This record gives sequence, structure tokens and C-alpha cells, in this order.
Amino acid sequence: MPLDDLDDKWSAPQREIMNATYRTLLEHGYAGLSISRIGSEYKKSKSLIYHHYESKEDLLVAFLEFVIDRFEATITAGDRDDPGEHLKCIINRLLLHQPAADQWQIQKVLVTLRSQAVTSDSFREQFTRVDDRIVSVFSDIIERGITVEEFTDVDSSAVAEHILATINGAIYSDETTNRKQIQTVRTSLLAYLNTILY
Amino acid sequence: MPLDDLDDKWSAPQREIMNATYRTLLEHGYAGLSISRIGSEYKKSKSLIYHHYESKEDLLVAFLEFVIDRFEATITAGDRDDPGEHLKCIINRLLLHQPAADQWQIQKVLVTLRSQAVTSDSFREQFTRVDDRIVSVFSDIIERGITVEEFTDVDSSAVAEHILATINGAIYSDETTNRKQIQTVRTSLLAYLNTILY
DNA sequence: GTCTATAGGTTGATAGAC
DNA sequence: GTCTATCAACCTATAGAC
Repeated sequence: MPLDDLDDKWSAPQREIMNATYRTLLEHGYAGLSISRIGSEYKKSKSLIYHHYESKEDLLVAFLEFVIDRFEATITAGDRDDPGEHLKCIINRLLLHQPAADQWQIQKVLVTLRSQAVTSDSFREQFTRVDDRIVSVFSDIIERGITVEEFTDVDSSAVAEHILATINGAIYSDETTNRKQIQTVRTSLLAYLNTILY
Repeated sequence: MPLDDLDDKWSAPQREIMNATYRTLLEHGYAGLSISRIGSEYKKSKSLIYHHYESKEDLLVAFLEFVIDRFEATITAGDRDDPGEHLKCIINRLLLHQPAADQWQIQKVLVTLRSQAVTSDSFREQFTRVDDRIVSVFSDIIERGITVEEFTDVDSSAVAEHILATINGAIYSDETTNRKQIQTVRTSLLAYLNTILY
């Protein structure tokens, strides 16, 4: 779904509540995410939230969808003609910290939400979909590269899985430690791809 | 710290409480981890927990240490003479699901705890230490391999960071999705190392 | 849509008997 | 060490006035 269509999917009050949820989550973590606190971030009364969502779980399901929609928009955008450039473009988009322009610290939120998938089946299904999606995007690009004879004939889905694991791990560590390894991993990953794809 | 010494560090009641915490965490997730529930898993009254730990936070800090101690024991064990074999051994230990023998589903617990590092500085510091530790283990092995002229002269710390990111991402995805990619990534990672190290 | 008030439950933590 | 009883604070959710 293109980014511009995202605004039609959610009403203005819904978007405000989602943004309030986002701010609350970043400040208090998932364990401290309460309707009361979301109501405080939202300018209006907390009981108003129940006009827009039936329950806390209902709100959380919507929020997960809200966040994933925005995340997927960042990986599908930026199509390039050249498969090698296209691949590099997506990797950079995921591993290069955008400047302050991107106020949405979406990776932080995704890491927080994703850990709930360990004990929640509905969350687990959503993130299964997310990872399937990314692997298929990578896989398609690699196969196109092989078809136009830019890349050598590798196992595209295995390479795609490997790329995703490395990216996921780099982001995961970046958001949960004080280590600054993300640029090292990005450089090393691109070098690896240069080695095996050409 | 060797595994055998771990039992001296914690009293019997403490270990029971830690195990009760572990079971509660796996069943209810971090957000549902309450003293009441830990008390139910622990055979005895919940107020007894406050005889062993000053507060919930105190208990959580101890639990994090308890889990990390056990995790570190799994990466330091199994020293081999040959650097290449040693590296492969540790990677397999992390990415090969041990049979039911290993009742401790330590990776699940670590993923759950680690996500708290997004909003908790003390958790973040602990996981910074964990990742530093693993990278230094990998880095040392690679450097020894270069010294004995088994490996080619690579940037050992960059390669170590890359390996850790890939492993972390593979485990992370494995615990938060229904995808079964971990063996694919393991195979691909070992092939990659074979390519660049020899 | 927006609010206050409130119900009914759970939380972390303490007091005090044994 | 172990327990019951209890606290105030907070939670999700609802009722009902405007």
C-alpha cells in the first residue's frame, strides 16, 4: 500500500490515538502501556478511547497493523531499474539511520511489539507475514538479477533469508544495546553480497 | 563462569524463585509477569518472595543475571584446538536446536527480556555486555586462526560483528515468527565463512 | 463526541502472627 | 521461613450526563 493511501484508511481521531499509543509505548515500554497513559498522551479523556476501540486488545491489534503498514511502505518504495542498486537501496533504507526528518522511530516500536510475538499467536502471525514479505521482495530482486545476467546463479531464497537475518539482527542489537555496530554490519553485508552475486 | 559454579552462586530458594519466574515469563510474557503469578508458580506464598528480594525490580535484575549466566556458559564451553572447528561449534550451539534435553528454552526468555532494553537503561547495559562478550569470543578465535595461518587475513572484529548480527537475527526471527528459516541461515552463514576465511 | 464518576479486579508491597 | 490479611494505587471497562 502506498504511503499516501494510508491516511484514508484511518480516521483523524484514530490516527491521533495511534500516535498517542506510539508515544506512550516509547516512553513506558509495552509493560507500561495502559489505556490511562494513552489517554494522557491523547489530549482527551481516556474513556473516549472506548468510543473508537472496543477493548485494549482491539486497540493493540489496530496499532500493530498501523505500524506494520508504515514499515512496509518503507521497504516497497524506491524501485530501481538495476537489481544490484535496488537491493543496496533497500538495505541502506533499513540500516542507514535517516536524519531527524523521520520522527517515527519505527524500528524501536517494531522491536518492542515483536517481542510480544513470543507469547502471542496473533502477533506472531503478523510478524511471520512481515518477514515473508521482505524475503519475497529480496528474492524477487535477486531472481531478476539472475535473469538479466547481472548476478551469478545463486539460491535466491537462501540468500534472501541470510540478508534478512543479518539485517534483523543488526537492527535488533542496535535498539537493545549501546553498541554502534550497525554501520560495520552494513558495510560487511554489502561486501558479502558483492562477493557472492557477481 | 563454568556451569558447575552457577549453583553455588544462588541459594536453593533463590533458584526455585528464578525457575518460577522463568515459567511465568514463558506463559504470560513480560507484561503479564507479576509477583502474584510468580508466587503461584513458586509453591509458597507470594509474600515470601519479599523475604528473598526487596522489590520486583530487584528480583528482575537478579533474574536477568541468572539467565545471562546460563547463556554465557553455553558460548564459552566446547573449546577446540582448530579455530575453524571452534567457530563452527559455537555457531551450531547457538543455531542448532538442542533436543528436548535442554528444558531451558533460554532463547525465548532472552528475546523477551532483551526487548525491555529498548526502554530500560539497566537492561540495555546488560545486553551490551552480552553482545560485547560474544563478539570478543568470535574475534579472538578468528585472530588465532589468522595467526596459525589457517584463515586469511580478514578484519576479525568486522567479521565477528557480522556473524553475531546474523545469528541474533536468525534466533530473533525464529522466536517471533512461524517461519522455519534457522537451518537455511545456518547453512548459508557457514558457507559464507568458508568463502571468506579460507 | 466528550466528559465525570465509578465499578470490580489486580498490582506491588507491608504488617504481624506463628 | 511461612503464612493470612490488608493497604493504597492502578488497571480495564462501563454508565450516564451533556
